[in-house]
Amino acid sequence: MTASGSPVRQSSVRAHNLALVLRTVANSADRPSRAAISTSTGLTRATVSALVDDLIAGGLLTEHDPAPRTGAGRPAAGLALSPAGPAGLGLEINVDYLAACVVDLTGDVRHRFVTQSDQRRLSPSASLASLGGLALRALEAASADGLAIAGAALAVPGLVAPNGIVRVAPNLDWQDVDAPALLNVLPGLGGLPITVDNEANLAALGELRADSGEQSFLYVSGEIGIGAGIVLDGELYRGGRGWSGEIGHVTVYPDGRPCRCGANGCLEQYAGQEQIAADADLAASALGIALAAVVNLLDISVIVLGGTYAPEFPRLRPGIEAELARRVLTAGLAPVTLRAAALGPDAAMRGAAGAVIQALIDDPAAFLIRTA
Amino acid sequence: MTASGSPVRQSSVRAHNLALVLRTVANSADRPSRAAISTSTGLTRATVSALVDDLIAGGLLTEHDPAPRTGAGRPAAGLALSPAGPAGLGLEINVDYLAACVVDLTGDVRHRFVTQSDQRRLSPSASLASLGGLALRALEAASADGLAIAGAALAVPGLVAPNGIVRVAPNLDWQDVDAPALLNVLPGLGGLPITVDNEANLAALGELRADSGEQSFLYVSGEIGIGAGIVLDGELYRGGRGWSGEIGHVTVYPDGRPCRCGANGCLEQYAGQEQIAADADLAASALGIALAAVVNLLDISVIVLGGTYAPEFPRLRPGIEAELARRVLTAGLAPVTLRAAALGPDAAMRGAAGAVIQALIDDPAAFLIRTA
DNA sequence: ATCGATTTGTTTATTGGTTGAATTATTTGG
DNA sequence: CCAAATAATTCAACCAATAAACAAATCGAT
Repeated sequence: MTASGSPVRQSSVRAHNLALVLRTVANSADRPSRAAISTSTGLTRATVSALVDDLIAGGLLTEHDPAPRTGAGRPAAGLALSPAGPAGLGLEINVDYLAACVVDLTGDVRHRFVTQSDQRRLSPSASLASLGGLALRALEAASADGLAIAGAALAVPGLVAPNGIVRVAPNLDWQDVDAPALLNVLPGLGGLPITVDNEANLAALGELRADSGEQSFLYVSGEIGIGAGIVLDGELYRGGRGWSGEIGHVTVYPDGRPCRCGANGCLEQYAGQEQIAADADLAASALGIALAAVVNLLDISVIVLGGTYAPEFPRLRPGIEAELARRVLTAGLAPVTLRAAALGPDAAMRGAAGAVIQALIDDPAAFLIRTA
Repeated sequence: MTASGSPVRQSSVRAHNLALVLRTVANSADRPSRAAISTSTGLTRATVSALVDDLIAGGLLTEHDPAPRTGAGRPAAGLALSPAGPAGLGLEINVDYLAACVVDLTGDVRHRFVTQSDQRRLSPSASLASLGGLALRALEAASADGLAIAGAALAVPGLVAPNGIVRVAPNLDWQDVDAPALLNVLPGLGGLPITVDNEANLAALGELRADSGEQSFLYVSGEIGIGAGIVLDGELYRGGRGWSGEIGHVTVYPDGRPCRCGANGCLEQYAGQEQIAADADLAASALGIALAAVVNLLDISVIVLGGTYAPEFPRLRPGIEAELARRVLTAGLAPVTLRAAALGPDAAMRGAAGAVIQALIDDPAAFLIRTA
């Protein structure tokens, strides 16, 4: 076994503290001053000033005149993420639609393009070519706004390896598709760094950014299949091979309905899109059983229902909660919160774009060096 | 929402690099030289030398003459964890026994005391008092060896809050027991820092340290109840409130046998100690169904069976593997490894002691400052 | 109006810690 | 016995954060 971890030098210190300052501004409800950042991070005012200078010079932060006049003393200059700073391109490919959007540093959706079209008949390269067209329109719109694009992220309904290759996407009929490579050869997408991730994972990240506060939750996405994104302590848990969250194939009834995966009684056979319509009570109960297992295993206290579950939430809620109350060991000690997703069907696409700018916020030093 | 994270100063750099060097030595099969550490960590030889000096002065490392003569050049001085360095005290309280052990920095069990006695009739303070007696004997034995004790960790079969209070331990009939406080008033245990954790969690940590290589696995402990420790990327996952791993109450048969927790069809009713003896096939199948859910959710590729499952492993294995093959979505893409625990019934106690010295290895700077 | 109090932000000398190059130490091989 | 090779140490330089002094801008009170 080789030693893990990497050495820390002074430049790492600066990188870390740059990220700390930027994150503090990003997570702030108001526009904090340098002094406020100093007290909330524990860094000296002098250090904060120096770091902020770099971030402003790099186009990540902007200085504003502060609206609120409080007491005595020199007025503070409010700092905020720059809407003119680098933006993220979010892409999504799904069974019956393609989508692209541009989200700026502040999290605003600046442009949004969606085309409805069935992808099941198309080859992966054909699907990705149409998506590339959509992406190009988004890039042009961004460029018209003077926005630089820091990178792109693509959401797919399937298992994605860490290197971005889609191992299998059953509902698209994809196998071992090198999506980043196929996208990068398209016009306009040449040098763009592109990452690929599971649709539910990115939707979970979208929820993490959209709704404040919750740092650990399970995002359950009901589409044609059922996937889940697991967020632990503010970070997406991907599993050893990136294949976590396959809640759709958790066994609910061991001798139940046969599933296309070969097993019997998978959740997907009771709480899939069609099954909800047929019998909402059964779907809720099955979901509750599977979710109780997740809570017992991971001690997660918040569950977010997304995708097609979001509009059905009022109808599903009682049945799910009943099973949770009955089957979660610690239900008596602390409740489990159940809520519908805040972002609608755009969650995955916005999560993808958000992932790009989150990467930027988590490591601004990399961006500053790249553009220096 | 307040900003998370803390600032990094130069002293943090040194703390990080001290831990990096120490960890490199700890994870090394042989006795690495300063030069070897330098190349494997990326730190300069000069820096490594300075850090190693501190670690030797603090009693954490020792220098050895190197046995193997390779080629030309000045021979390297081999570095290793010091057996005379600070040791950890591992404690365990369970339904039918108490145990204490002293493990030195190198991981060797230096002393071990176990007494069989039923704890179900005793009050928490009475149980802890007898355990304190055992601990005192262990401390005296360590002191006779000239070993300093850096801290203690206690394994209990129950839910433990982050502050060390045992919220509930059903089989001991404990509720809201402040174990660290009760132990600290006992003779000889005065100033000792004591942490408390779930038995399965600590056993999982024991396995992590004992068996090399696997960084993500599920440790399933079959005792009177069934618990699990989840190790992700080399770290124990405790969940939001520290109550993760309650696999014993994952639903296997939704309308099955009633459980003492109030639900129906919990795993514990099919794969508990008595049930294995009664019907090993049923136990294996139920375990397989629950474990398949874990693998689908967390993409874990290694499962370790401990506690009473370890001796039964050959009998359980085929039944579990059959269910895993059938119910794990990615079973065709990559296999799930199943194995028996390497440490026997001592896993939790040794894991507890190991947790103490692991904390030391993860942050030697804290220890060096304390003893400077 | 003016001065002191107050808070923000910048400047400057100092300190801690890593780096890189030169130096010393210790062995093998010709 | 000397050259080559490898290990470890010494020392000046550099980078980044800190602490303290200083400059800027406002409020409040006389």
